[in-house]
Amino acid sequence: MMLSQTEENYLKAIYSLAYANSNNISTTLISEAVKTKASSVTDMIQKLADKDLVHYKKYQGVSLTKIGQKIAVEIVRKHRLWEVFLLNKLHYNWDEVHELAEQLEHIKSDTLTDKLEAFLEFPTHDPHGDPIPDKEGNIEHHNNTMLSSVETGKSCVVIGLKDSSDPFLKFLDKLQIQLGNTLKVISKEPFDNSMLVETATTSISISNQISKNIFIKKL
Amino acid sequence: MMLSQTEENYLKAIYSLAYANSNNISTTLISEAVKTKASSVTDMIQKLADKDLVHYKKYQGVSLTKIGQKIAVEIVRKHRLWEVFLLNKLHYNWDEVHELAEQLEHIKSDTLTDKLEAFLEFPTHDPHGDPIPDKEGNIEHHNNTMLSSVETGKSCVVIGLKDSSDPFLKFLDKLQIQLGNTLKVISKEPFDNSMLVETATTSISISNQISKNIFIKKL
DNA sequence: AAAATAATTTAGATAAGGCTAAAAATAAAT
DNA sequence: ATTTATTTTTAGCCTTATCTAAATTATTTT
Ligand SMILES: [Mn+2]
Ligand SMILES: [Mn+2]
Ligand SMILES: [Mn+2]
Ligand SMILES: [Mn+2]
Repeated sequence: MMLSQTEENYLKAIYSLAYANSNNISTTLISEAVKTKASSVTDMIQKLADKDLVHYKKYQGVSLTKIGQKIAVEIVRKHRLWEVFLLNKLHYNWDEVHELAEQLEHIKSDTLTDKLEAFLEFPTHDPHGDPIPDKEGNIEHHNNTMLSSVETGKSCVVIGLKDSSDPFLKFLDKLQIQLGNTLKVISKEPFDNSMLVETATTSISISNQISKNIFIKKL
Repeated sequence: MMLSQTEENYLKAIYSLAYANSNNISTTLISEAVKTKASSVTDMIQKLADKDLVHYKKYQGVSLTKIGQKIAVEIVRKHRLWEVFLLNKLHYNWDEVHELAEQLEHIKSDTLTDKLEAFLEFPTHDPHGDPIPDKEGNIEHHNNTMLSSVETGKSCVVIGLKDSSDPFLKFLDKLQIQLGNTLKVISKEPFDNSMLVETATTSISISNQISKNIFIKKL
C-alpha cells in the first residue's frame, strides 16, 4: 500500500493519541495534532476508512485497524531511528532532531530502516527515551512511573519524558537534566507539590508540572 | 525560497541536461527527464520563470538563472552525499543508492547537508565517481577522458561513468570493473572499436559503447 | 516558397489536500 | 425535557501537479 506523507502523518497522529487517550479519537484532537481544520480531518479519515486503515462511524471518532496500527508503528520506528542517527552520528541536540525526523520518517524503502537500525547498533530507545519498535512492530513501553511519585530521600534514574516538546527539552538542558541521570529527592513541598532534587552537581527545585512529565526508574 | 520536491526535480533535470547539451533545453528533453508530458513541463517552466529560477522565452527552451543554478547544485550536492552515506555507512551497492538518494535529496534543513558531509569526512566524489559540489557550490568536473581514447599498451585508472544507470552498473559488476581499478589496453579491434582490456584478475573484451562511457585517468 | 511534420503551448479536466461557511448531530446546561 | 453550546459533517471553492486534446509555432522536406 502506497501512502502519501499526509496519510502517514494522520496514522501516526491517531496512533499517538490512541496511546494517550485509549478510546475512540475525535476529529478535533486529530485536527490539532496534524495542524489542520476539523473539516479536512473528516475528509481524510473517510479516505483512510475506505482503505481499511481506520475504523470509523460518523460522529463516533476513529481507531486504527490492525493494518493501520502496523503502518503507524513502522513510521514511529523510522522516526525514532532517524532521531538516534541525527543525535549519535551527526551530533545534533535532542531538541533539534524531531523536526528533521518528521521528514526522514517518510522516506520509502523496503530495506533502509533495517540497515539504518543495524548501522546504529540496534538502539532500544530514541534520544527522548521513547522505545523503538523492533522489526516486527513489538514495542516495550516504559511503566509510567513519574518523578513526582518518588518518595523523599529516595533516588531514581531519568529514563524518559512524557512531553518531548522543544521548549521542555531546552528547559531540561538549562536544569542540566539528561536521560540516565540519577536524581535524589531531598524534600517535597506539600503546598504546590514541588520538590527539591539533588543532581550529580547541584540541587534544584522542580515544580509538579515538570516532575509529572519525567519518567524514572526507582533505585 | 521554499520549493516543492517537484520544482527541485525540474531544476536538477535542467541542470543535468544543460551540462550534457550546453544550449537552451527543450521542453521535450525535460519531459523525458522528469517523466511527465510536455504540456506539464510548459506549465512548470512558466512557474519557475515567474520565480526567476529559469530564463524562458516561448518556444525557445529554458536555461537556469544564477539562483536556479545555485539551487540545482545544492540538490546535486545533497544527492551525492546521501549516496556516499548509503554506500559507505549502510553498505548498499552502487546500483541501489540512486533511487533512495532521489528521495533523501529533498529533505529540507539549513544544517543537515554540512553535518552529513562532515560525518562522511568530506568525500570528493560519489559512488559513481561524480564530483560532489562543496558548500559554496564549486564543483570539479573530470576532464572527459574516456577509456575508448586510451592507446594500445597503455594503462589507466577508472575514475567515473558517463551513464550511471542501474543496468550499466550491474553490467560493470559482472565485468568486475570498479572505480579505482587499473586497466591496461591489450589490443583494439578497428572493425567495431572494441578493445581487449587487462584487469587485475583477468582479460575482457569491451565494446566501444561501453568504453565510451567510462571516464579514466591515463597513467 | 509551399506543404508536411514535429515541437510547443493553450484550454479544459481531474485528483489530492486544504479552507470557509453552513447544516446536522451530539453533548451540556438549564 | 427543552434549550443552548459544542462538535462533526457537508457543500462549495482554491491550489498544485498532472493529463488529453486542440491550437499554434517552428522546423523539415519537397
Ligand atoms: Mn520526534
Ligand atoms: Mn523522539
Ligand atoms: Mn544518483
Ligand atoms: Mn551518483
